[in-house]
Amino acid sequence: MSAITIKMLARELNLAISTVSRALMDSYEISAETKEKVHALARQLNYQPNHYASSLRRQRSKTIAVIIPEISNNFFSHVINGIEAIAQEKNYHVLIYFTHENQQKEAEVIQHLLSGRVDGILMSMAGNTSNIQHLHPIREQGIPIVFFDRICADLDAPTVTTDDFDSSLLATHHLMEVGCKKIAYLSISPHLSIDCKRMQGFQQAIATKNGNVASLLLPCSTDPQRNQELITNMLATEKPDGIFASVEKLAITSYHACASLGLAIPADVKILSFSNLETASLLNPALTTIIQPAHDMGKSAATVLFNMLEKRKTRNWERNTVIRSSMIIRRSTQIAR
Amino acid sequence: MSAITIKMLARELNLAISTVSRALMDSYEISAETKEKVHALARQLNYQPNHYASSLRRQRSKTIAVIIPEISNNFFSHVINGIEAIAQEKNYHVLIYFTHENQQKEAEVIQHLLSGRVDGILMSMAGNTSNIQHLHPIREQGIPIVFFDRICADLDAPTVTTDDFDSSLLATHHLMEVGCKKIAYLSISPHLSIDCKRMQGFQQAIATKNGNVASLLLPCSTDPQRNQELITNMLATEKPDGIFASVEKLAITSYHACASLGLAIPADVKILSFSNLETASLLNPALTTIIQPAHDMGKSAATVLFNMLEKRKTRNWERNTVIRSSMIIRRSTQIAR
DNA sequence: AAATTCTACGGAAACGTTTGCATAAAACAT
DNA sequence: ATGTTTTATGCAAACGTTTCCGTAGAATTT
Repeated sequence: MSAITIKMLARELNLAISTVSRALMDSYEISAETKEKVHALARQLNYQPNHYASSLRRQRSKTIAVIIPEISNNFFSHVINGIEAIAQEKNYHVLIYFTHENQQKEAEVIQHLLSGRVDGILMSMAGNTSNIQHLHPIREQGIPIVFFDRICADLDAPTVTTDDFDSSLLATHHLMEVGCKKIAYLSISPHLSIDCKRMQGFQQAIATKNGNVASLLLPCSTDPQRNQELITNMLATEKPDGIFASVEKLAITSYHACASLGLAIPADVKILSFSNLETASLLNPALTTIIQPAHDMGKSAATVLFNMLEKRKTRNWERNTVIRSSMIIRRSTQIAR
Repeated sequence: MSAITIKMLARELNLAISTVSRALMDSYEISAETKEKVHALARQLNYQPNHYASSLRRQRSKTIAVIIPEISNNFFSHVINGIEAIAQEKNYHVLIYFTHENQQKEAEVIQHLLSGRVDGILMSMAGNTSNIQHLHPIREQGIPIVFFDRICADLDAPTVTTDDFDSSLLATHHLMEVGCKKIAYLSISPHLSIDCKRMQGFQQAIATKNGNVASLLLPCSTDPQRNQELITNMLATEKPDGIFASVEKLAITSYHACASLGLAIPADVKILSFSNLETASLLNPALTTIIQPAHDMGKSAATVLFNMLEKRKTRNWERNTVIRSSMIIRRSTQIAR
């Protein structure tokens, strides 16, 4: 029936509540035989400590929050997996919140977490978050927070990212090597750290060809429908011969756009993308991808957070962790024969 | 700084704690002007109620748990999305747990949740869960639970599923219509409700051809590496001309296996699968899929749970909700010309 | 033998809420 | 003027833990 408590164990065993509590947490001041009796009864009655009482008393909850834009995104689901692996190991629990790329929602979630609900926060910023007023209370209350992937540069907090700039540089060079003369960069949101870094890498690569390779910048939205129109239109009017998709879903939309226009990949347009698609190699044509170490980023971010929680001074290498992505070249950027 | 409490508000305003508490929850017995003063100060100091104290006092936490096998699976990430949509609406919080298809882990999670940590549970069973001893305490303690997709038939609880049997029947008939004479069913786990239902639909369809169509049953594992070997071997020795993959990842593995053997899809082998892959239509060849209404299943399961929490008697139609899947025929099951 | 230290336990306060009950002051009825 | 209801507030107990402090009795030291 109703859950059983320490008080009930105490009454049953003719012991004080405090004694039972201490026995359960294996305190040194309780005799071996008392401990044994308490544990035996606890097991028998299937006693489970009340997490809320416990969290209230000690001022920590053994719970962390993960705040992400969305989950229907391979990158984030792999990150969560990594986070959960570490959390499980540490016996922590994970509350999950989606902002749906919405600053308002992001602010609400954070507002709620200010109450001491969680011991720490792992976060990746929403796409349309343009100012960070809502983040300041976090630092004021001293709640440990680690940003991953979409970081907040203006807030002093540890970050875990991938080498967006270098990977983009490399990828853009690759596009140029296979003959692209006019490359479009599909941007997801100018407010996002990752988008900026990737675009910078892209532009720097373009710049090395001083004028011999043209570049194009297409700002996309969060609405797939609208993106499809934007990309189709861009392909039809500007006729780029290369597309650099900053995120996975823009690559997919580009594939659809090409199909609708009858453009052949890679003959007419070459495409590559940051992506964690498991089916990249099975696409028609197989998609050249920059694979982010999503799982490792999750594990790493969680590890940094737990170090903060355990008050180990964050070592320098933990302030800004960078884990490298790797590019896998496939048919979507092959030189057409 | 440290979080601010009702007690501090009370002292500041020279009111009793109880008055402040009641003012904050808009109790009718507090005068309008007092309420106004309290709210003003609360806003000014950015007061956030302590969730743990509140949960301890009233005996509910406004939190639900979602227990799923894994997240790197399109189906489950869409379900989570649906669940979160409803939870957000109801101002509930979501704790997420992964069992990694492991009964042991599943038992541990449930064991912990018995403490009143959550008001309700949404669950999809782990692949290797063969007995359900660990589920009984849930019912004994009367914690509301709703199963979705991978249900537990032996436990009296509401379920939300898709029409696995009918969809499989339909899909298998489709395979036979396009000329398959020897069809392999790739099973993920015989302990799983969905696998059983799907296999039954498959077998029933085969049976209608009394002997004219051969069937094959390949039990797969949770290890992709091993599955690749199993499927490759099966393709090489048994030479089926059709594959019915019970879950998405087995279809992907089948594609790889065909590639490694140089088998053409759909000319040599036709393939279809239950799947929520967004890239199904972009695969080479495009994959015929039975698309589960994942998002709706999540929303529906959450809705049923909240109805239970709000003590509305579960109406009959809510005991076992079935939401239909839809098959989309693509090139992987086309008649080869 | 007296004084001190250990050992093992009990009592009670605290964590921050919510809520049943009590009660002054005000309003109304007799 | 006295009695009754209403209104707005305060007091204190609870929720189930953890932990500070106190203390019998046993063990040890002086």
